[in-house]
Amino acid sequence: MKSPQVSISDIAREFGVSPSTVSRALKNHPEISEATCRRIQEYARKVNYRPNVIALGLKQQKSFTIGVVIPEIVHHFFSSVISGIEEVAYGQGYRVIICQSNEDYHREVINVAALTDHRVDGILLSISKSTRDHAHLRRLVEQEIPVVFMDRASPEIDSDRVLTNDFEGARMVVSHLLKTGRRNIIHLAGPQHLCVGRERYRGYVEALQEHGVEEREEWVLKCDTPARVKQLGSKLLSLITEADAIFAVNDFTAVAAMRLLQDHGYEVPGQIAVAGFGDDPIASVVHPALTTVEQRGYDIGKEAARMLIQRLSGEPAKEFRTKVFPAFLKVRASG
Amino acid sequence: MKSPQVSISDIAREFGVSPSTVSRALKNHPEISEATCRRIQEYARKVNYRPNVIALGLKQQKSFTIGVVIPEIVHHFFSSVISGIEEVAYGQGYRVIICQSNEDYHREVINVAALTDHRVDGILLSISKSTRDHAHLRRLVEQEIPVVFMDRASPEIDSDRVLTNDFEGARMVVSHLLKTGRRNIIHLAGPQHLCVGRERYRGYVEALQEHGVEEREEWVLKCDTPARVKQLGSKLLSLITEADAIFAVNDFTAVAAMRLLQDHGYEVPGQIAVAGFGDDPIASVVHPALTTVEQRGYDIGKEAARMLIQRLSGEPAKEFRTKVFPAFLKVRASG
DNA sequence: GTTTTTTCCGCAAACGTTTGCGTATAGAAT
DNA sequence: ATTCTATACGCAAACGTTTGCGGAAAAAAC
Repeated sequence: MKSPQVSISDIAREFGVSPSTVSRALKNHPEISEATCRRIQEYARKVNYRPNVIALGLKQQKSFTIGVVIPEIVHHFFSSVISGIEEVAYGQGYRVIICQSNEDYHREVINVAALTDHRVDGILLSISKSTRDHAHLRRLVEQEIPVVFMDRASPEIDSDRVLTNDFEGARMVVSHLLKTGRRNIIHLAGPQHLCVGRERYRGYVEALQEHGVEEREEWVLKCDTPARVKQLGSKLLSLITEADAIFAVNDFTAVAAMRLLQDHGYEVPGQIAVAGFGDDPIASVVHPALTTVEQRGYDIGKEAARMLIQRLSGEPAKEFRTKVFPAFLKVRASG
Repeated sequence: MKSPQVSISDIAREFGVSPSTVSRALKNHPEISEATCRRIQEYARKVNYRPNVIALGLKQQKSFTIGVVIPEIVHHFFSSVISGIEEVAYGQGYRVIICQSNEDYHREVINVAALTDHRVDGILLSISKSTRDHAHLRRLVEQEIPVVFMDRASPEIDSDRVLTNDFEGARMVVSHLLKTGRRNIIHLAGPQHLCVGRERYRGYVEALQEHGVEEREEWVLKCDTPARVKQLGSKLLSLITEADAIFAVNDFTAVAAMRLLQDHGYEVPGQIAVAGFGDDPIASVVHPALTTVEQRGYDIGKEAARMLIQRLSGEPAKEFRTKVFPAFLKVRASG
């Protein structure tokens, strides 16, 4: 009971006509008689004819595929982004193929190459933490493959980008800490070569200035993972004796820091307030619930896919656009 | 400064030879002179020639693509599965294209059709909660497209499958509750038409029997989402007056139930023990940390991809295999 | 009855690649 | 000088589809 995929030629043979006739009949081409159209379409339905997208791609020099490169699928933010991309892409007849860089530069390069090998029509990308050389991205531009950056954009490549207002988000949450009386705020910062890390740091600084609090360099630590929190454990614990709040560049780090403090007898938010960034599901579930900044991955993914597909739709190359989504302060129990 | 993709014919023109010569030269075919091979390969490297995978696919009737259909990417378990799939697939020269059903039957059908339209070589699939008709899967078998089920398998389709030992996991965790003195255990159960839900329920029953505890029908509730917990709120609260433990079919539901109880003054685990299934990141982060069963999505994804690719490698169709991964009890503070 | 128009369809090329087979050139053997 | 044998390469078909152009047959106009 097998029924392999049937091709246009198969149908043509069945009716003793040429493949071109079948091709046209299926599209109700005016030069094909109504009767023929009907007969062929009926038969095509019956045998469940489905056009071969690969052959179509070869012919039209288009794969109807968009490639996605992200650091890690397992992070809620990125899986939301993908979910958003998927939603609009499939709606427009595009499929999406996904690669992870695992925050590894080399992997990212390989992935981009694999995607271009597969002749994707465009690429949606979030650069990895370890990416400093952007030659592979420049190559994309040369090959005229449209790219839309999501969240983590390359500063040196001119392209479309969809971002969160990281600066404002960070400013808001730090401002909130300051308003509730905190003055000595440690910042667990992300890599400063990524706009995300830089912008959040800038927001932190801005909030301090607005409130007339002097920035203390030794209170900004390069620390953006739970593992790094563990590594820096004693340093953090010694710093904390003078501090009354922590603002971490992401929720995982914030939670890890909170755990560390709690394990050492500190009370959150009693003695130390803690805030994160991203509004990961864990934020609302830890104890105390984490004050953080909501970042809508789903919307970012949707918008990025929309921008890319629009550019693929052959409209005369417009200027590159940057869409910035607002960030939302989520005040919870931790600070 | 553009450099569009170069084809074999482009290279052929450059050297005044035929495309066939170039094709062979690139593969070090013995019938091509060494000198020619060298010159052509050198040039190909210089202009960064990359074979057109689409054309290759057309020719070889193979797309080197595997399709994945899962309920929801944003769930940690499924994103881990994808991560595993991705890991082995890319290593073997396959790319993966991902679809979500969002637990919707109709979406699942559409997705499967989209994947076959794109002539994927095989499909990795977890059926959605609302899927009861399996005709779309039967069609895959008819079209001779290999399928490997992951976690949620179709009982009526004979195919490869990669599962977690849900029965044993559930039995272990319920057994653990019983050993710590709980006797009146409510089960928040998943859909019984899915093997996952059924097996976990069976494990629950088995543990009760082993400990000589009688099963009470009214203590098994069809409830597998936080939303459903909220819906059933009052019913649950009335039941709980007689119970001393809850075993939920997944961690989200367990956490939601725990929250509900805590909000109503119950102490976990003092008065009521709570256990979940899956070991989602939130399990270790809630307060008290959730006792649960670890389920290794990453391994499942890797194994499923391996099984599929092996079947695609043209080895004479062996018997279908079912690989069952063990489940691991994670005892934490909640019970 | 001839010419023109219309209707309906087929041929062939193209997309990029692979591959069986045919063949020109050169050198070697006779 | 003729025949043979390698050597090194080209031709063409195929994968499934689309599309410009050409053309046979039928209908319409004269």
